[in-house]
Amino acid sequence: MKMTPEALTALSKTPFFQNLDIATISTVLQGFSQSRVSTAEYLFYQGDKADRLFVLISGQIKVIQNTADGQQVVMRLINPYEIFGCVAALSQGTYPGSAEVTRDVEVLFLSSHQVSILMQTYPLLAYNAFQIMVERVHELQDRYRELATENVSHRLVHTLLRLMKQNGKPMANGSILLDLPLSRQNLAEMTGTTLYTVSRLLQRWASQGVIQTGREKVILLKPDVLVAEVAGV
Amino acid sequence: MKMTPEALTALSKTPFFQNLDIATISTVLQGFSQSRVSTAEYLFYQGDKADRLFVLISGQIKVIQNTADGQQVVMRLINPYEIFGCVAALSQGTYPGSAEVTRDVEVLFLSSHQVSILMQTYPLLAYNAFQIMVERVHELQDRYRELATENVSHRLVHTLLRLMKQNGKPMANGSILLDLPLSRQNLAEMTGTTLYTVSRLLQRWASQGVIQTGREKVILLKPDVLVAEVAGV
DNA sequence: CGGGAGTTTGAGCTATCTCAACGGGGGTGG
DNA sequence: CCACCCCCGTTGAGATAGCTCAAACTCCCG
Repeated sequence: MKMTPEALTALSKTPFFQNLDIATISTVLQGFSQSRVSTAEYLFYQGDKADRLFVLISGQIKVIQNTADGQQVVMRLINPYEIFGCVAALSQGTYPGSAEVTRDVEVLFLSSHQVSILMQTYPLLAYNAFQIMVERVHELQDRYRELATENVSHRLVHTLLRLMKQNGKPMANGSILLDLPLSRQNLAEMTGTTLYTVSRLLQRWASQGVIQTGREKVILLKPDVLVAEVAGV
Repeated sequence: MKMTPEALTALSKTPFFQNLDIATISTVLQGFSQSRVSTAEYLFYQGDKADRLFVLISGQIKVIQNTADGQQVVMRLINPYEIFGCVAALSQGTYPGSAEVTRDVEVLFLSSHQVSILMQTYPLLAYNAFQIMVERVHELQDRYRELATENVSHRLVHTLLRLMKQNGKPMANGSILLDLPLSRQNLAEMTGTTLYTVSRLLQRWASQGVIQTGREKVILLKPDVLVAEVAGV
């Protein structure tokens, strides 16, 4: 896999490759293969044998889990330069979720066997991977605590704020566009509620001028009002 | 820190030290300090500056998170030979939860700075830590999905089954004792419900002869009935 | 200019929480 | 050793947040 110098520089700033020098990254990347996948396709399905670790170069991916009875939960959204597939790839089982492409994607990937070899050759890589997982645990614990103790409107606020941090795109007038195709259904799956309740809550905030909604679109006009809402009364 | 040969052998089989040879483990452990803490005390509190990684040698620990409004969530129970404190220790922040000793404890600990050095000296250590965190992410995702999609009774079953796997003690007559001091309140915090609902559910199963309850005690008489209950109808 | 996917809104329902009161067992201090 | 007290558990009754189902509405796209 040949990368442009710009891409290498970008990668060297990502959590997975941080503190490695460009030459090493370049060497490491030799083993990777590249692939392009279009919107609405899947990179892998829940239950597939997990034998690859991916690095997203461009585009956007949504990882969802299906329950036995057909419900869905959105586990995470993946932005460029994040690694994914590692949870499964290293536990040598199957992917715990499906990876749906929500925006045309370029990915690099490597067999999990190669990954394990790489990590033992370049300790920093293993250390970085460890830290990435620590971060994930942190975030999951937060989401878990929210789900266990907070009501729906608070949880929805947290979901919106998290999306703002990860995918927020500031606009001219100071408001923030959540830059991804987000249906009410998706928000419901990320918050642990139903699309109806999401719709009602968004509608309420919209009528208060706190947000602006549209088809698969949310714009935060006054994020601070939302923050205040969850930060006690 | 000097360890007995038996303890070393035991440690060499734990996820954190696996595939390291005894001599290396012994060297690694030189840097650790040891400490004993009694039941009902705390090893650290939520919000403390997180600067240590711990290895539990004996006893039992419960990690809880307090929410802003005083509610509690039980994040995990720690059994001998598990490592903990790593989520915080590596993100150089504060502990995200408090560690309550539920049974007299012996622990080893090391400053997070030392940990980071060790991991870069012994790549396997970083790799093992990575895998441990992968496991944790896996478990948290499961718990998260449960909380988001399942009703209370299903969730309580899952909690009980998880406890069975982690702390189950088979008894003479084939039933399984959950070997830890577990109040209804604790179970509620682990399941995301209230102690009243837990009590009612346990009572129902007890009257059906599926379990046997007592003060801070649960014995699973017919675990398979519980399994069947959640595995669709 | 359909058609379908996404959204809104209403009305009724129910699983679960809340609050309150009582019961029991075991550990502790006298 | 005994009694008391406190913590844990049980149970009932009422309240409610949020779910379910149904129906209409609105874009966007081909």
